[in-house]
Amino acid sequence: MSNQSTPATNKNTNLKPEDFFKNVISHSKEYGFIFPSSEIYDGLSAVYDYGQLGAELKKNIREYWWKAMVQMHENIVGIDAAIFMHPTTWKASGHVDAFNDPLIDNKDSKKRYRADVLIEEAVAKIEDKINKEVEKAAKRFENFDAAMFKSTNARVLEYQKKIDEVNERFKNAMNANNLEEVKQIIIDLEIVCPISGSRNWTDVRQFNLMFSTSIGSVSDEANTIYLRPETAQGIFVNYLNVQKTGRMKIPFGIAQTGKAFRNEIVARQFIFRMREFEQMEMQFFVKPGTEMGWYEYWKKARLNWHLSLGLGADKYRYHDHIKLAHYANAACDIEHHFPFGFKELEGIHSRTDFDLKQHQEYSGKKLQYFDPELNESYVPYVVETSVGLDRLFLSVLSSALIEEPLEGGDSRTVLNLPAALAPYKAAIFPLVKKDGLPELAESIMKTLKFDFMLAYDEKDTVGKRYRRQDAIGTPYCITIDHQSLEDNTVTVRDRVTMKQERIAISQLHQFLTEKTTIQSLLKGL
RNA sequence: GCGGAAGUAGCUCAAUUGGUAGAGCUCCAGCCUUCCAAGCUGGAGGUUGCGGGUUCGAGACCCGUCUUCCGCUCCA
Repeated sequence: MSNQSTPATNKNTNLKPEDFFKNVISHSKEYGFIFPSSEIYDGLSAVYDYGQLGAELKKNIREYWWKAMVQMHENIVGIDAAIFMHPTTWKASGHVDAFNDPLIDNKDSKKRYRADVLIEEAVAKIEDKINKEVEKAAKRFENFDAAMFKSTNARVLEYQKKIDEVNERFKNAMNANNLEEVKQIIIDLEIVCPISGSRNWTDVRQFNLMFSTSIGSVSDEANTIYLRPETAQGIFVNYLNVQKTGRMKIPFGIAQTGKAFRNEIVARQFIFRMREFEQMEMQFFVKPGTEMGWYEYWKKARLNWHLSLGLGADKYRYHDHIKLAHYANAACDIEHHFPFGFKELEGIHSRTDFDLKQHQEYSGKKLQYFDPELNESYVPYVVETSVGLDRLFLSVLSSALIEEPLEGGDSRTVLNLPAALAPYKAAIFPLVKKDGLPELAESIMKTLKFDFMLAYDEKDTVGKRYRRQDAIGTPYCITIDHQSLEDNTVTVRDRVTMKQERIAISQLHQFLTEKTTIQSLLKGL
């Protein structure tokens, strides 16, 4: 791939990371990749809009992912589920519980804790006391009966009573959504901050990570609906529809791209963590027991996909999860070296049959697959690949942005995007704005525009025009000069090498097809 | 949510102790035209994030608020 052929030295690497990151952000805005949302009203925290070039780049990334997943795999199909889903979906998935955390801050140490965790820890300490009593007693008596001791010893009973009381109070408080009571429990238990040692607490606040709204036509008690916090559930609830109507046989996958919404407490770092974001994920349904093999397969396949972009192998690494979520039996992230360090880009999770089993239970519908080879039915296991499109966008943009020193002490700003992802595939320049050159340039554009996004520029010197295209990542600049009028050739200037070659006008279409289409990337996989 | 820093033209930044908001680049129109940003002429674009206050007078000082970056925190 031509965009990896020249290891351009990069002045940006000498910058402090946060300064380079600021360059990325201002470059994004200056050239129309990303704007703060509703900027004329001072913006909206952690919400961004994609501008005219950003929309193209994002669309190209999505298309490359979609083709690599769906078009290149006969056993993977794509769907597009709605953002709104039945409220029970989120009870089954666990999001209603898991995304509702009561939080409390210690005013002295400035540390934030989950109130429920603080209380659980306090309860655990009381349980420790019981255990110590039991140990002490066990040493004193022969033929010691622990159960008997626990049910009779006055001190133990008192501890146990306190535990039960606290648990009961906490349960009632949470069910009643009574956050003042939760705080009171923390005060009554005399819980101190492990850092500051103080009991100077703020009020308990509830952070619900799901956005909610209401819908009119369902029953009264269930009229709150959520904006989906992940896209995966749309696949799980549809998996049998797809399997049956598409006559899919295990193993098979369902892919989807779409918006998801999370009301993050702190959403920051530009488009890395937004409240509204786009996921691209594929759920792969497999026979139970074969999931680890597929997990390894997709781990490799997905890293390979990232590497095919040619942004640098050293910018990616795996991060295996030690602590697994309750639904997973294996999980890892593919991390990317962002300007602010290695951060998660994509997750590959072996989700077992947790989700489908949950939906079976909550819906009362069987979600089993009949395996004709085994002649039996089972709930498939699921291996998930899930990548954040906005993060991918940021990884591509920040890796591609280079300040390249040139001979003579000059430098140029160049966006070394993979050609297949670049907003414009080529720019067409008449060398001068007369002598019939603009007319020829326009006729060339008319033949190429059906298949390629093209830019046209006749303003300023051609060198200046090259630099403008460098800054937005256009891989090729096609210049029409006086010789073109005589022999129907043009010069094609390469963004990376800055070298020119003469090409017949009739060859341009084939040249751009080979160099700039998604196909050129897919062939490298 | 806490702490720190910042917010002036599309971008990067000026503006002396409080005294008429400027420059470079960009952009637009035109001239010139020579294949790597550098020539000439003209032009557009700002209630100094927003709202109050102090003052004869605020970009600057005070209060509030919004947004952004950094560090905590959080992160299926």
